Formats: sequence, C-alpha cells, structure tokens
Amino acid sequence: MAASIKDVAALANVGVGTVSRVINGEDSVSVKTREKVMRAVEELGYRSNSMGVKLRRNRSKVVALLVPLIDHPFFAKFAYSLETELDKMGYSLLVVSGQRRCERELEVLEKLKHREVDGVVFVTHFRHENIAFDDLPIVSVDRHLGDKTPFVTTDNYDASVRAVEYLYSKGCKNIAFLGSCPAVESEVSERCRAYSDTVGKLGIKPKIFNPVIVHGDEQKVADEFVNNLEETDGVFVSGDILAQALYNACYGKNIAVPDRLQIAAFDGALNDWNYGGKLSCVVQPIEEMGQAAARIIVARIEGEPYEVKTVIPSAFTVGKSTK
Amino acid sequence: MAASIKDVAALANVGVGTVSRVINGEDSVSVKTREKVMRAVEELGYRSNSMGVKLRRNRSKVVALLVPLIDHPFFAKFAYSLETELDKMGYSLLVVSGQRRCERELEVLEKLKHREVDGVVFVTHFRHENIAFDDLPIVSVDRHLGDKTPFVTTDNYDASVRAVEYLYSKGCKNIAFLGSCPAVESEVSERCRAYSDTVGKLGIKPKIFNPVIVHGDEQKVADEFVNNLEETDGVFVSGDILAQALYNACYGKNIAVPDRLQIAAFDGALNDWNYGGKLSCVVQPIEEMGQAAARIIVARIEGEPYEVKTVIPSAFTVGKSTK
DNA sequence: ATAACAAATGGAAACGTTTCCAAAATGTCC
DNA sequence: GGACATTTTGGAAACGTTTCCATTTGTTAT
Repeated sequence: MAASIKDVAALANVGVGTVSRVINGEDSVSVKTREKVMRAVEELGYRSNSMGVKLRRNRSKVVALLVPLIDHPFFAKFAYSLETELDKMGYSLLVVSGQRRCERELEVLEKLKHREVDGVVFVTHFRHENIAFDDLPIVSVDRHLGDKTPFVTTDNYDASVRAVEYLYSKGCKNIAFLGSCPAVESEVSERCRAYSDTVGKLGIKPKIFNPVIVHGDEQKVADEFVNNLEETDGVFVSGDILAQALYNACYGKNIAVPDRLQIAAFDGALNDWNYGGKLSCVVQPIEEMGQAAARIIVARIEGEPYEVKTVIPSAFTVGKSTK
Repeated sequence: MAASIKDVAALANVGVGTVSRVINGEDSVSVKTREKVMRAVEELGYRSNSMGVKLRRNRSKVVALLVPLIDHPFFAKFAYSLETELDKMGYSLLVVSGQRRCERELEVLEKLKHREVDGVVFVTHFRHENIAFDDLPIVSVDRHLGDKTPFVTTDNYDASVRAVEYLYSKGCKNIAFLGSCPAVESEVSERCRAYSDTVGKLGIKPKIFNPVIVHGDEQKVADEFVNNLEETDGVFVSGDILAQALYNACYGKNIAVPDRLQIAAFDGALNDWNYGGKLSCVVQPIEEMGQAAARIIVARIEGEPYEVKTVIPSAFTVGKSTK
C-alpha cells in the first residue's frame, strides 16, 4: 500500500494539516517542521494521491478534446498545440474521438459531465441544435454553437478571397472550386462562399465541384475533377487531403502544374510533412488556434474573462503550384 | 451545487448503499426500489461524481500515451487506434507529449505516478537506462525497456529484407539506404541492419546515407541524397517523411521514378493522406499495434496474463515507385 | 402460526486529501 | 513577569463514492 499523508504525518510527528501545507508549499510552516516533513516524505517515498486532491478540490485539471476522428493531420497538429499550451497552465489533455458519429459525440459529452474533466474543446462536423452543456465549460472550433459558447476560427472568408485573387493575378481566366461539401453550415463553408463572391466580382464563370466526400474517396474525386478540366486553368481547393490528391492526379495525367493548371489550397496541415513548399496555400494557423482554445477554456474554467469569438488570421503562402 | 448520492437517497427514501447499487446495476435491488431511485435520479438530474468513484475504487480507468511529439502522422494514427480500443474496454486516453526532451519524459512519468492514470503506453526515442516505473504498469512501443516491460513492435527486420529483395527482383543493381540515424539502438535500427545484411547477401555494394536528421531538415537531406545519386538505381527509405521528401526531390530534378530510380519505403503512416498508392512501401500495421498496446496495458492493469513481446507483421505494398 | 432461510436494505467506515477553527507556541513590549 | 499580538500547529469535518455488516423484510415449508 502506498503511503498516505497520514503515514507521513505520523512519521514526522506532526498533524496531517501541516503535511498538506508543506506539500503545497504554503509559507506558514516553520523551517524546522518543513524539514522534518520533507524527510518523512523522502523516506516513505510519499506521492500525493491525485484522486484525493481532485475530489477535495473539486477540480480535475484536465481538459478534454473531442474531435470527429483523431487520425487527421489537422487534429494531430491541433492536439499537439493544445496539449503544449495546456501543460504550461497546469492542465492535462484527454483525447476523445467522436468516431464521426453524431450520437457518439453526445454520449461522450454526457460522460464528461460527471466531473471527469474541467472543460471541453469541441470540434464537430454535426449540427447539434440545442445542445445542452449544462455547467460544463466548452470552447468550440470553427463552429458557432450558440451565443454563449466561445469559439475559435480563422478568417476563412478573407483568406479564401486572397487565394482566389492571387490565382487571378497570376493570369487564371477560369477558376474552379474543389471541396468536400460540409454536412452542415460552418466556418468552413465560408471558403466556398468567398470563392463564389470573388469570381463573381472578377467576372469569372463559377465552377463548383463540391460533392459529399467520404474519407478515402479523395483520390477518386480528384481524378474525376481532372478528367473534366476543360478550360479550367486555376483551382481553389478546400482541404489538404484533397489538394494532395489533385496534385497526384495531375502528375498521373501529365497535366503540368502550374503551367497548365494553377492550384491554390486551403489548410496547410500537411505542409510540414509533404509538399516541401510545393503547394501554394492558405496555411491555417493551427498552432495559434490551439493556443487560443487552450487559453479560452482555461479562462472559462477559472472564471477569468474571455472573448466569445476569436478569429486568427491565416497567411497565404506562395509555393510552386502557382506561377 | 450538483446533487450527490445522498440527495438522491433522501428524495427516494432509501439508503445511500441502495442508490449506489442501483447506479451500478447490481441485481440485489427490488424492482420497486429501483424505480423509486431511478425517478429520484431523473428528478435531480443526478450524475455520479467520477472523482468520488475513482478515489473509492482506487482506479482511474485512464491510460496515458506518452510520445515524443504528438504532431507526427505515426502517432496520430497510433493514438487513434489506441483510443478506439481503450474505449471499448472502458478506458480513456490521456495524451502527453515528451516534447522530444529526455528529462521531460521522466518528469511526466513522475507525475503520472500520483495515481493519475492506471497505466502508460510509452513511446520514446531516448535510452532511459535503469528507468524505475515503480508499480505503474507500462507498455512500450518499438523498444525494449527491460525484461519485465512488455513491448509491441513490427517485424522491422524481415519486412525490410523483403523490401530490399523486391527492389533487387525488379532489376536494381545499386541499392542505397536512406534514413535518419536513430539516437539510440531500437527496433527501428533493424531496418538498416536488414538492409546491410541483404545487400551483402545479394553482392551489392552498400551505400548508407544515414545522417542525424532534425525534424524540418528532411527535404534538405533528400536533396543532398539526390545530388549524389551516381549509379544508384534503387533506394530503401526508412520513414515516411523522408520518403516523401525524396519523392519531391526527384520530381524537382526530373529524375524519373521508377524508371531512373526505384523507391521502396518503410512506414506507411502518411499513406492514407498522400501518395494515393504511389509509393511502394512496407506499411506498418499501426492500427494493430495500437490495438495490441491497448490490450496489453489493460491486461497488465487488470492482472490478466499478457505477452512480453508482441511482433505484428508488416505488409509490403507495391505502388508506383517501383517497376 | 412458526421456524428457517433467502433477499433486500440502511448506514457506518473508509478511500486521501484540503481547509477551517481553535489551541498552542512564539515573539514583542512595557 | 505579564499582557497581548502573531505565527504555527493539530485535528475534525467534508468532498462523493463503494462496500461491508447487521438488520429488516419477504418467502417457503412444516
């Protein structure tokens, strides 16, 4: 049996309160006593029991990250940034996957309400009307989930406008949109809206290729897009995986990038691993988004003030897929 | 204040023990009483406090995953598989990054010993001689950490042999090795050893390009490798990121793959996102590795028997980077 | 109706901690 | 030395649960 605070108190000949005070570095303990206690702690190899602490303090110092599926470059990077930032503030990260299933996400939230965690960073692709968080603090990503729920996003619209305008400035006359149709209105939908508005303003005929894509079918979709290129000479792609698939498709069919087709993408999560600067894209500030989410959820938990809406600007990076 | 089991007991006019029994679905409760309790639970919106449960049961039902850096395709996939499997067994996943720092990994382990988690899945690139896990159950990945610590890996050696032999069978006369030199002997080192042994057997002059690579420098290394190709007509690459970088380098310098250079890689973590089946590679069974790690850590925690060494075979997949 | 037994129930104790209050020890000043 | 303020200390109570034991209630056989 591991030593408890009582054992330490007994060995050091002091009260449990005193041991607790020493452990927590309070200063109302005399030097002599502190040393006695430290020695006893050392001797018994005492380690405080975090469940005891959490129960008593009614704080777990854990934040959950609930994502549709962890196995995606965006989430990996986001989780990393979140964990790093949370750790600095003394919190740990519990990662839970919603397995792309709507009910499962609700089940998980339900479970998390048992004071398992102090707060949740929630990324979802589902609508979730009227979701009740009760008193569980939530921060959402890329999604407006009610007026009281703070959320973090990037300037999807403006950055998309810049990307399309960039294609235009490089001589594209026929710019298409390629993306996966989101099941639900969200900040991500802004990318398509921005495309439409911008080509409209530029007097270009819109060409939107926006099917529902289940993961694994990206290459098929990209191939199909390339097969129906016609006079398209520029394309704005929403999402890294799709962009890579498109790139592959062009390579396979000997469509020269950027000479025959210029590509500008939105996302950038895979940028570190692939491309090697090849793709011109809006790089989402995933790190900053994670940091912001961490800051806000902790602020909520600790009763500090926080912004309800946080927009972090994306940067457009010129690579080799545009002229 | 959230309702506690006492409030429920009071409202239902029963003892706390009875409420507990109902909550936990024990069958020694009469139907009438059960219904009374359920009604009270419903009415008060009672949710059990998981810290109370954990303290009393002395079990957190949480497993930690400690990795060098989460932000890597291998770990993302591994974490996903681990979480999914753990969830089936009623456990949650706490993700912690060692931030690629040796002392930090030890600090984290120290913290986890405060009964924060029931066990740890540990992936490390450091040596960690004589590490003391005390009574914290550990499973390690790709790494032998002492005779009592179970570990999960893939057949790095055999799969590498198959990959090199495949290159040979497709006509390669000069096969090189490209990889990042691991700081420490581990299962991953087997890939290079397998290469050496195999080219030796085949009568090919070994050419090993095995520098220490810090993350971010992969492209530079790959470029350098390509600049010194000479008569090399086949290359076995250890690691996805490097393989992608090599692919990029070839594309950039108009080196035809697979006509001028055939590439076989080891890893496959990025396979889902990129390539689209382009790369011929040994695909690590990351999912199965995660499942095995989950099964073993839970077996350890629950006192069931488990294998000390688990080797899961990798499959070699032929793509378009070989003839 | 009674005995014998099984099923259901209430509630105290324990898990390990923090925190509060009262008491004790120490220090300061005349 | 005594009066008082201040610092330190001990230990009970509380956090919310599970589990054990003793007791009550219910059932069946005689």
